[in-house]
Amino acid sequence: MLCFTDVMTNIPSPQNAQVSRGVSGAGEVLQLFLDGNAHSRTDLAALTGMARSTLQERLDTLTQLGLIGLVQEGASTGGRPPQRIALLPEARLILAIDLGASHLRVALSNLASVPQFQAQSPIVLSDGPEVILQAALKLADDLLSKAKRQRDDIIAVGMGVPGPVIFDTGQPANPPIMPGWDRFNIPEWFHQHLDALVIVDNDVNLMALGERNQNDEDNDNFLFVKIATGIGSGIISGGLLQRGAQGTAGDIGHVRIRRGDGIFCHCGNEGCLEAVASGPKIAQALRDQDIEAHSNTDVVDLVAAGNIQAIHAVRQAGRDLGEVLAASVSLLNPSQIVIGGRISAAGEHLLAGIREVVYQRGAPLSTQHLQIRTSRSWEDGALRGASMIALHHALSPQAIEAKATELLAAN
Amino acid sequence: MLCFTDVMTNIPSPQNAQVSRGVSGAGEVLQLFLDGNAHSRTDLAALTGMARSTLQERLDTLTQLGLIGLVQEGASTGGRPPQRIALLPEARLILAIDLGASHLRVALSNLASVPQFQAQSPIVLSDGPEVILQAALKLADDLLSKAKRQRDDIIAVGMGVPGPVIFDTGQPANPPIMPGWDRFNIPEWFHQHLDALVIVDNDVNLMALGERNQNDEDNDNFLFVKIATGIGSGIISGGLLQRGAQGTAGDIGHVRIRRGDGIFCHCGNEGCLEAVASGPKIAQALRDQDIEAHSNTDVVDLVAAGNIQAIHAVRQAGRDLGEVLAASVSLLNPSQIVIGGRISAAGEHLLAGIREVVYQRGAPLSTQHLQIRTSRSWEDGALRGASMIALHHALSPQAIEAKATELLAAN
DNA sequence: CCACTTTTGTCGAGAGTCAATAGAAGTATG
DNA sequence: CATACTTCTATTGACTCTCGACAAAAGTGG
Repeated sequence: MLCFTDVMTNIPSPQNAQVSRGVSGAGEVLQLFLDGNAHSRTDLAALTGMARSTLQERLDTLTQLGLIGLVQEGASTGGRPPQRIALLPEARLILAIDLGASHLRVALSNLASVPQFQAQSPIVLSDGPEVILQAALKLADDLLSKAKRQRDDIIAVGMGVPGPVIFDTGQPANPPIMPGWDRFNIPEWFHQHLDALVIVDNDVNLMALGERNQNDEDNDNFLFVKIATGIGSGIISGGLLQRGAQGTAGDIGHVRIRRGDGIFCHCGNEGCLEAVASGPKIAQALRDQDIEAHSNTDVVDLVAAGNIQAIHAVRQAGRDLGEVLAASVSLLNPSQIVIGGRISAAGEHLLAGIREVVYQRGAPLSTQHLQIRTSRSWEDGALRGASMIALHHALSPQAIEAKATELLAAN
Repeated sequence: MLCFTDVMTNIPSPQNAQVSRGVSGAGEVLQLFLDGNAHSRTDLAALTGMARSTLQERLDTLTQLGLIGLVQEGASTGGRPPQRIALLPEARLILAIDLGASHLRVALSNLASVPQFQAQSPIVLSDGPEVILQAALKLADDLLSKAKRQRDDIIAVGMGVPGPVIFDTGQPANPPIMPGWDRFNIPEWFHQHLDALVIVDNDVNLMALGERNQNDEDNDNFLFVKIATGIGSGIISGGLLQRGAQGTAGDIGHVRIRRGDGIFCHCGNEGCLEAVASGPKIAQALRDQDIEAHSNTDVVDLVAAGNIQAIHAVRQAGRDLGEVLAASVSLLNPSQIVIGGRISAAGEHLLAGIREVVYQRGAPLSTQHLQIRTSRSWEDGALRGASMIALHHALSPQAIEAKATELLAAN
């Protein structure tokens, strides 16, 4: 029933991580450990349906790869206590990179997708890929020496960029705000310096993936919205991240809204959501009322300070966003909408505006179980997502199977 | 969950054959025949990467199940001529049912998903499931005797209903226009009369699936829109039909549009697309101009006759629809939008209105390769889709594997 | 009619998996 | 503290499945 190939390009939610009974290699056994839990061999045999002897074969392979190992013994349940086996989270590293309009964030994550070491630096996107990727690699090297690890320990690289990406090749596709990056082959560049799998995706998509796996609820259908300097969204539908035909799915910033009549957007169209409700536009609206607000942070601070006009403006932005989200709910019928990005720090006021419109416009069927909330991860959302997707690909059954074959050939 | 193409690519190619260690059973071999083409054994061995002897084992199983057989011998290419093996399209039957607001259509399809015998009758939906399903079964029996086949020949039932469905269980979920059908277990009902797999889905979803497989172009991301008495859509994204959390995805009829201000919809909200651009509303708009138009057919006929006001009204409906579709394009980035339903017979005029708005509002990236066209299948679209989805499930690797095991147990 | 090509049927070797059995390491009990 | 019992781990031979080789069959072309 599930499309196996699609699992490649997405991170399944924990409850979907099942092993197909009967035929399963070392790669599929590994999947059982990805939740971070330790298991006894008997446990695993029951889970996979394999004979313990067969299972042992797989475990040997994974142990030789250094990915799993014994952890503390479990408590006896009346007989010999089980040896507990688990993923060794520090066995390898994931290099996560979040490229923003004006910043570069780099992190080293362990195999639990938790960023362990983190660094960032301001950049100028138009310096082009060569300069910026070099800077990213430099930061990575710094982190590596801080972590006392080496480049060889990096098993995969996950990178988020602020624009559409051809996911299969890892090339940015006509990114509006990334001059010089169009079709630049990012994975190829990394392969010259690292022997690792490289995954590139749109940053909002990565934030969506990162957010998704943070809660255990039904998250096969949800929408992540980033509201900051721009407005974008990542769509997870049917359990899979949706990228669309050209990788531009989720581009809600340029949907027309009612309050946008007569307001022109930098994209050349009239009445775009982004031309009305983005962080800079909220700030501008406040300046028009002689309130000092120049950045997204200013807006958030004003709201936090209880400034009435700022609260009003944010709530109105919420309504505007809600207009688009109401349509999205009709179209996609998600079970959750999560709001992230700098402006989402304005929390309840933004949500109030969104909810006001979405619950008014939405069909009862679609909205009765709909949750709308703010994101649980902040700046590091994209980094977490990047770690997760890179990890997922690097530890996919196919990838592990390939490594196992390699190992076998070497012996 | 449906993925015709992905199932195909799931057959290990020669170079992957070593990695996936021959886990392909009879079920996966069958998938190679679903395109309707005949293959020689050597062909198949090359395609699957299996040894011919192994392949033969699988073919024996499928032959015993009666699903495949020898067809005419192929031409010699310099040596012994190959025996060509193909799916036997008449081996089993698919029962396809399309339940509409006021009609019931039933068809018997062969394994190529082509409806062979077809019948229909008017119904009253509110008579409830028992009466109507009985009527459907009666029609099916009539067709069976006409086809000189029996109930046992039916391998699967595919049924489309005009409302949301919990796909996994086949139960309608709070369908607005189907009183008495809520949570009725349709598959269970059929199981009392037929030993067949039963698949139930929303009718527009089925039309989308039916349309999808009619053209060979990239159709992993496309949107099917039905415009008739109501307006709805079926979403195929990432190669899969999207149903959403409650099965109500694609419900574009109740998205608010600009021209809808002050117009109230039967759903209780203001300004819904359906309250402005549906068939009955177009007819009403024409009547307001003292033009005799009472049905969808009247509207289509007037347009065909070149009536200026009707053309204008249809084009305007296209613009209204385009407004919603422009947002959908931003959100989903499809490569195709297909318009079906009764009103789509008004063809180019409707399309012109849609294109006008979509291409104006859409981002260049998303619209440069976007095709917008009318459907190629008409009344039988849902029947074709129902056949296809039922067939796909009935002949899925898993289902075939199960049947093969059964067969083995019997021997 | 014979050499050559291509496809089809058969069978033993080898790889991989399983279930059984023996052994190890604990707990409960008198 | 010895014994019975429980639970987990290690090993091994039997069994199943798949592969590749080989031989036969059924054509073509000179």
